[in-house]
Amino acid sequence: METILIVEDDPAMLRGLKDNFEFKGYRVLTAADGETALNAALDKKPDLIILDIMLPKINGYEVCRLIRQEKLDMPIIILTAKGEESDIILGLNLGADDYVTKPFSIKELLARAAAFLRRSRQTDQDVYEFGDYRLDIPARKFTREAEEIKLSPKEFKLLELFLKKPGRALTRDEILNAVWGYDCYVGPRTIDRFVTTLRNKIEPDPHNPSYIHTIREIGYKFEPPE
Amino acid sequence: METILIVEDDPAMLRGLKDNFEFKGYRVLTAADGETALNAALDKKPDLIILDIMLPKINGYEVCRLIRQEKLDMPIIILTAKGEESDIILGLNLGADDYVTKPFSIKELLARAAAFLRRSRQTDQDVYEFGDYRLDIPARKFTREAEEIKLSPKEFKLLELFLKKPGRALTRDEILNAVWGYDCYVGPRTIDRFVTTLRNKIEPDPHNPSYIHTIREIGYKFEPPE
DNA sequence: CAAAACGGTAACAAAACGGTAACACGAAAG
DNA sequence: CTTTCGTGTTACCGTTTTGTTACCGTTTTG
Repeated sequence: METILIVEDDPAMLRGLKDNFEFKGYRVLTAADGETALNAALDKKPDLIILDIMLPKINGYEVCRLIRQEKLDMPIIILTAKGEESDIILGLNLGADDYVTKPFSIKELLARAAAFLRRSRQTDQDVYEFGDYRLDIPARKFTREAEEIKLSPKEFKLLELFLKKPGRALTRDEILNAVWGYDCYVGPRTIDRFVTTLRNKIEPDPHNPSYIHTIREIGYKFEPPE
Repeated sequence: METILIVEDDPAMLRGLKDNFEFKGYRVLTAADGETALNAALDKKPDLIILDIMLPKINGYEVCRLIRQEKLDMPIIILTAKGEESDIILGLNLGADDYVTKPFSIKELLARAAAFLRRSRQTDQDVYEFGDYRLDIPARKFTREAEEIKLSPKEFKLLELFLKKPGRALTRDEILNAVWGYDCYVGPRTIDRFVTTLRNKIEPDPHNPSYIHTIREIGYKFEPPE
């Protein structure tokens, strides 16, 4: 679960933010002053920080700067009173990623936070490896110990999806959307067929799959070795 | 010193970006609308353009298209608020090189910009060799063991592209943009024809290509020997 | 335990895709 | 002015890929 640190000294506002983010399913840490905030950031390494500028002890800019000085690079969204353009500029210069001006819509803040978290979640690699296998996306090449294994376009996309979401049970719908696209209507058994051919190409024993597991009623799951 | 043109209509964001890039040691030009941006690009020929899509007067796509129409080929990174894949594809088709969706992290934007500048800084080689072949770019001459092989202009550009991106699967769009230009609309089979003639000139067995490989549904890939 | 639901898979037909020869057109060269 | 060359399009062909179906075994459910 993703952790968010909210730094805000107005108790009512803090409470409101906390409830909203928790309702969305995030784990929320809070801090009411700069010092606490800094310690929490260094200690708990949250995935995102929402940072008010006006703070007791250490102000928001300083917190921002110090966090970056510690080489932490989680996104920071600063909350700044309306219209203070210079605040925004200063904030961005000290390493903030985005700003929201007060008064703000909670919906907007939630949306921006979600966008940052989505982005940092998907760090697409160029090359994926598991066991002896290696999928090179830019070269569009799948190999097992230097020996190329030919994959059709759909097979390639399917394997790519599995490798990008290892250990996660993917529903048939998710697979369909990712590999066949959103407006494509293929029969319900098409996925199975492609999983079978993929298994035949990568599983040591296709009848007892060790990589691509069937999750009954749901879909499939790719489980890398180790 | 490298010059960057930043096109963004939100003054606070523009200022923040400008400061960050200046801090990194770039010379920064700015524009707040499409018309100004276009003039600045044509006039000052920056090394990189960071281009917001939502702009007054002329929108970002149009700016992008017009810049390419003028045969300027500096990298363009578009900033798009909508994470819609179709928008991104539209942008890339109009000649953009990369996109960053808002909200974005400044760090990431700086990193991408640096990557593009690094790439364009390294002056391309003058001569490329593979197997017995040798492509001399300044002399516009292609030889096999001292014996010249005549290439038409388009064939030359195509081979040049392949040699510059060895081992990478190039999409038809990438090839089209690089060889035919951004605003050129030739039929979808034209590339294939030129690949065929190229193969006939360089492949020992054109029916079983060892250099220029077909990647179904994607495009082609040049694979140098060893 | 029987029936139903579900997934594995072989076989097949249709569609998609790329290779390429032939052709048309215009520009450049002779 | 004629010829040659470069370019882009089209049509035909073979291959690969894809989606569906049917049949089967296994698991779940009532």
